[in-house]
Amino acid sequence: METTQKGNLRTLHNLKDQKLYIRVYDEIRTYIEKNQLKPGDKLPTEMEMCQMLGVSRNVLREAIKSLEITGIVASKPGVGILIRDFNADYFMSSLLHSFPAQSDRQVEQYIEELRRVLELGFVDKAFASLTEEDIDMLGELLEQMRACAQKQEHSGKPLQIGAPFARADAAFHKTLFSHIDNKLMFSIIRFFWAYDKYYKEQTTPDAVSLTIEKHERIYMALKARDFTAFQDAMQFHFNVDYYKK
Amino acid sequence: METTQKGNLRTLHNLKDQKLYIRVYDEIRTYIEKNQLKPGDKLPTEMEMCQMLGVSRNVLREAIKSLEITGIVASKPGVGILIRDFNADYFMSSLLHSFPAQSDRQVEQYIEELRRVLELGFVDKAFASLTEEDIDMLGELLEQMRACAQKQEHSGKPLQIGAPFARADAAFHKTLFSHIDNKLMFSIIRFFWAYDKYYKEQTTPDAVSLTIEKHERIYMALKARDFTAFQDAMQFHFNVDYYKK
DNA sequence: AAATATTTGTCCGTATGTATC
DNA sequence: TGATACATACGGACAAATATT
Repeated sequence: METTQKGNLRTLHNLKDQKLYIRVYDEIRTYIEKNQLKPGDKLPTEMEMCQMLGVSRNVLREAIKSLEITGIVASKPGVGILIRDFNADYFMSSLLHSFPAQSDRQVEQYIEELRRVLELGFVDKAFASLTEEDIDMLGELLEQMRACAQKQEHSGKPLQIGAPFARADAAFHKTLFSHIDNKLMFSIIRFFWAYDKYYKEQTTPDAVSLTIEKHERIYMALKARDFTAFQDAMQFHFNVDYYKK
Repeated sequence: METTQKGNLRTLHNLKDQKLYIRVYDEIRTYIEKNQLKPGDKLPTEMEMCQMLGVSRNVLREAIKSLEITGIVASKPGVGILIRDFNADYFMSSLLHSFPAQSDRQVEQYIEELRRVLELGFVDKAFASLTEEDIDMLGELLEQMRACAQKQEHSGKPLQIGAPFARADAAFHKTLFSHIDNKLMFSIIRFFWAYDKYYKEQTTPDAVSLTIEKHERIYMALKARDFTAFQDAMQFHFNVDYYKK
């Protein structure tokens, strides 16, 4: 007698109320849950799942691609279909595209404002979660920013400090929140800083040195493990620009 | 001579760095954006898009299903592929399921925490943006919440105040930020409050009356156009639960 | 290092179901 | 009712990437 054990995919050719690929999508998700698959674990192969579920490879792939785009799995040729660590990238970009298109400059402002509110709102949790290694990493990133600025000064080119500086800036902020106990918050921060890279290209020398100072203050406060100073430094970082306009 | 006009799908057989169906997915999204397609509008048929993009039906369908599951389009046999009003249901449940080792309750906490930070971070902008009509709407929603609570008291059933109460609660908060000048912020708020409907099902009578009080304070402050009181009421709303644990 | 097997990627053809006119 | 247009679903075939022996 065929019993439905904990970990099986049930065939699903009844229940015609929903689209087949959606039922497959749901079925695989509950399969992941029931079997407690974790990031890095593999799903059965496409053909195996086709047989288990009694559907064509085409439909199964529609479901797999849907799982992939929602950040649940990643499929690699020659390897298989792997469970992914949580990643909200597509989730966030959908969100971004869900409102009527504005100018890019406006979207950039929206993001800057949100980043300000989020980062300031999570200062306490960030401070509590940062490890020694994190703080050392922040020091390194600060050093990278300084190096970029020097290189620029010697080269003589007035603007266009380039991607490396912006990357270090983004990495600095991502590191600040990397160990926070709210993974959703970290996803959002990561996404917002990824978006930014398209813009932070040209800056004046003054802006560069101000940016460095802002991050120096943050780093020093953390090095001293001084929460109040950290809070002030974060406020300085975001408010010095914000209230200028 | 073939010029690339504003609204066309470009063939994309170069750029082998990403999976084909992902490039199709992105291409269709920018097509929607460029042509400013709105909910209810139709995309070209599958076959037409296959020809335009130079891809097989199979790959195109993988992209379409991904667009469907991310809430961007809905395809119906005999009709075509329609642009949808943004709907985050599948994303919500994706979020829910993509935290492997963590409970639903934890995801709920993440969202509550984010909502707290965002709403408190935008109190000033919300206050500035609210119109007379908005405030009247808030009054109506508050009235609805009261009505739900009364009905519950008379019915005698101890728990399960039901969806209408939660809907009014969500609508109240969405209204607060509906005219804010940061549309991305509003999208996120709307998104997070949509998620809530999966949870806000059972509550104790005490929690209900506390919820009503919280929203009364907010409404009264706004009716009086008192910013400080509004700020206090919002703080009360979020902190009364937050610091309990 | 090289050959082979495994697994996903991409394409094609065909039949069925469903909505519209 | 019938005809048409469209998405849904199936099956088979070969290519490309990776792993294994």
